[in-house]
Amino acid sequence: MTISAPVTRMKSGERRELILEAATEVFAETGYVGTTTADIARAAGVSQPYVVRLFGTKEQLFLDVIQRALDVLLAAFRGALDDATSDVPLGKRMALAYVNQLNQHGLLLSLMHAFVLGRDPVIGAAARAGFMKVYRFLRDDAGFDPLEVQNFLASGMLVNTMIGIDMVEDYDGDPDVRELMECAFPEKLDMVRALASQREQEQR
Amino acid sequence: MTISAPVTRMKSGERRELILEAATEVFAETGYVGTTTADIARAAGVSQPYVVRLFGTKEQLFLDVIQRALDVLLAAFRGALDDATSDVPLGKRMALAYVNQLNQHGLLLSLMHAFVLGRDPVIGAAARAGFMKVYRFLRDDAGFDPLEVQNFLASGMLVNTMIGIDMVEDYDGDPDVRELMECAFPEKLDMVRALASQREQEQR
DNA sequence: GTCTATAGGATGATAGAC
DNA sequence: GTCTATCATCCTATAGAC
Repeated sequence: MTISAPVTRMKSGERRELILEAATEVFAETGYVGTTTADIARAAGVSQPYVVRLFGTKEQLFLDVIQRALDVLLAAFRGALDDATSDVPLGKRMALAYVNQLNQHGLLLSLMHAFVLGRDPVIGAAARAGFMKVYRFLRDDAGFDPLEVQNFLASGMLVNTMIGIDMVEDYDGDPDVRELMECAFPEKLDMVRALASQREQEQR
Repeated sequence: MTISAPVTRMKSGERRELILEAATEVFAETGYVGTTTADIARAAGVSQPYVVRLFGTKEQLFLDVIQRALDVLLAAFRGALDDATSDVPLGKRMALAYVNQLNQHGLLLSLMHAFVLGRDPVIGAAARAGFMKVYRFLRDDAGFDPLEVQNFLASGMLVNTMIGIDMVEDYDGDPDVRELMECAFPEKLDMVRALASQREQEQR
């Protein structure tokens, strides 16, 4: 999925962000190890060595992708938290903020790919730190009690898994799949569907 | 983690099972792409080409590992279901059956590694089919209602994630980590801890 | 049933030009 | 800021012996 042509020069910061977005997508699709720097370069419309040049190593690039994903997610949570004008209860606002991230392509899924690599010394440490950051936010800033935090995280991980498993379409028109989707994604199913069809378009 | 020396000849079936167990462990640790057939061969105490010879391809070996993990898991669920003598309510028996799988090393984590590769045409299809098999079991055989199924699966995915993230020890003695663990794993924390220390021993 | 040797194909990273 | 060329490594799978 090419995001831009290389052609022109760009400020380093802009190009970085562009590559980070492309990398988020590709890492989400094929995982940390399964993604090559060449895949990312192609998606970003730059040369492979330039990707390495900008981020030092593939590992560092992945760490940057994860860090960015966490920043985006926590910013969304903060937004939901501060939106006190709404008459929607806090728990639902937060849940919606989470599912809204599905708009941003591989954001949650790239995190999931980090969460499954806990035994990697570097990535594992970053994954734990990131997960705990979310936990503390829910507990301290959002003021969730322990059970609320647990339920919130559990629902989130189920969403992540169903995204990871790519169960966003009615595979083979299976009614069981549809039932599970509708049960797991109450009002948010439309959003997931929109994402899926959007992805199909992008693949031409 | 060497499970056995190669040395002697063995019936093909035994050696297969031995390698499947070793592969479950190694795939859980480093994921599908991140695991080499040589890693598995070393863990099983056989030569790398022999692993390929027995299973055809690395992909097929992973599929077999996933299939075996699902069989074991569903058998455990069936056991909990049939254990009607117990005065423990069904939901709790099933939950315990799930967490008990943590004894068996990488069983749940290897599944998680499949669940994150939904975009892979072959592995993704197997992962979806496996997930749906569990879903149908909970709904049809265990008789869970939709909300129960959802909660059960969500809790399971949270457990999987915390295992994936390797948050089984008090990293840096962080009290928040301990709190999260105790909140997420009510009575089962001891089991997780036992697993962790067992792994440490195995790593010498 | 199991091994050694090795071919064939990536892939991450570096060097250096523009 | 960005590219082309290229090296060194690693990895799956095959061939073929014991």
